[in-house]
Amino acid sequence: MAPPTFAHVIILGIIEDQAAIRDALSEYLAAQPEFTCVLSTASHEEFMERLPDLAEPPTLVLSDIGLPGRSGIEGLAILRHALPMVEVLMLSVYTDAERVFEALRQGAVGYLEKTTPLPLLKEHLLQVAAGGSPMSPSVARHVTRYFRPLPPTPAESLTPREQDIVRGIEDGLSYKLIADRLHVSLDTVRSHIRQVYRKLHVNSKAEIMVRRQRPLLFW
Amino acid sequence: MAPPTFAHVIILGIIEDQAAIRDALSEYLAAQPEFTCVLSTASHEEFMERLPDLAEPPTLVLSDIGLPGRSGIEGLAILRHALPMVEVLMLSVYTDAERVFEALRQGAVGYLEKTTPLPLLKEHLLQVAAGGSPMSPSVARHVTRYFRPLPPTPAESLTPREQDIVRGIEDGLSYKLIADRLHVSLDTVRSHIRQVYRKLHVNSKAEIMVRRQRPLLFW
DNA sequence: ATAAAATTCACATCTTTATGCTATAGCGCT
DNA sequence: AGCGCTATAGCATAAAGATGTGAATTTTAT
Repeated sequence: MAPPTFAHVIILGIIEDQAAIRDALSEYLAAQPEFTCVLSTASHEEFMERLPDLAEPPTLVLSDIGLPGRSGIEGLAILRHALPMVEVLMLSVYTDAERVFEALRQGAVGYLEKTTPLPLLKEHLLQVAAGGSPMSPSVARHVTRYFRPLPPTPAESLTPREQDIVRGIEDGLSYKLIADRLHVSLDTVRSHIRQVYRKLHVNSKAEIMVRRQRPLLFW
Repeated sequence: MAPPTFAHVIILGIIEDQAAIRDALSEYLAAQPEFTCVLSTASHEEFMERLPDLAEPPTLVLSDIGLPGRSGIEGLAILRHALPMVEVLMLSVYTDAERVFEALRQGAVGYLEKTTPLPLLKEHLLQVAAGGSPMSPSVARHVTRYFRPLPPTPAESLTPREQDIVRGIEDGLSYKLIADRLHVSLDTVRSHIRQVYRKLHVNSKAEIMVRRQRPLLFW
């Protein structure tokens, strides 16, 4: 009996400057029945140039980050603009927070270390096609750290009513709208806000709002 | 020769209500030389009760989410309060965005599907000990979606200078400080902000700031 | 090259915020 | 009963923000 056929063969693109790695990737993956590799280049520029020549554009691109010329992250935005449906899996020796978040914010679907062995890489590519987002554990650690609870509040804790007020500010409401929402007078809102400012050592709504932003660790 | 010894044996705790799964986990893992399992309970309440009796507290807890009584996520905050250094790896049949983000925000170090085979689970636990954050691809997908670029701007796109202004607002700066940062006059900042407000259909700094919040998808 | 857009700045006006001071009513605690 | 804290509210003032109009200069695109 013939090997199982796949309703959707994954059409691969590869961007990787080191020829040895690039060839190893494309040869190994192209040999798998689940994949076709339609474009494999050493630079992002070349990839984008040759893209229009293809009969079928890739559905999944495996991209290095440390590329000569345009980096994989800069290229990511361009590539996703040209092919909005494409999924891009980053492959990099670098797993620092800055690059990881930049890649994710540009829409990378996953982020793997370059040391990932080929058979595992194949598994990960299949997982992408199945709606997953493979991430090396060291990469994912940046992400979990990002979501980790912020230290409660360095200042004295706020009373329930003061927290209502802060919520209003964080929702971008004016004093007037906060007053309406809480069914109190404008001056009462002023009173509470004054108290909140004292406790949190701030002196503008803007500072309240930035205060709750999750820091991107490398900033 | 004796099998390799481990400078740091990982001291495990397990919280899982289904006895069959709990036993399979603790038996399999306790049989590995890298692990010691010091506490294995069917509920979070029981886990916290028995915690003080231990000679050595766990350094890594494997916790189910769908527990009777206190859920794994509610318990996560309590557990991390009692043992601030502990790392908690969630194990759940549920991989919906709500639970994933809630767990991460409570400080979970990773999040795996319950279907993870035991040998792979062991690998993931070792990766946690090595500073990694294992996440099942379907879990990580929520995360990548969270970081994915927001649809550029439903309004007309902003000029570079206008983007500088918006960045200033998002950083919580006053008009004066934005002017200083960009080395322009206060009135110039006013001009740009007026223009930005027109383009984005807002009319306060606060609306600019809420605008950039990344939605948690399930809200 | 010429029009359109972007960047800069000024002056005016009105609204919203920030901040100080004061005060009353209700609650829980000693 | 008295103390401290919370929640409410008012009045006043100065600073910051929002908004209109106008205009000169530079950059970008047709």
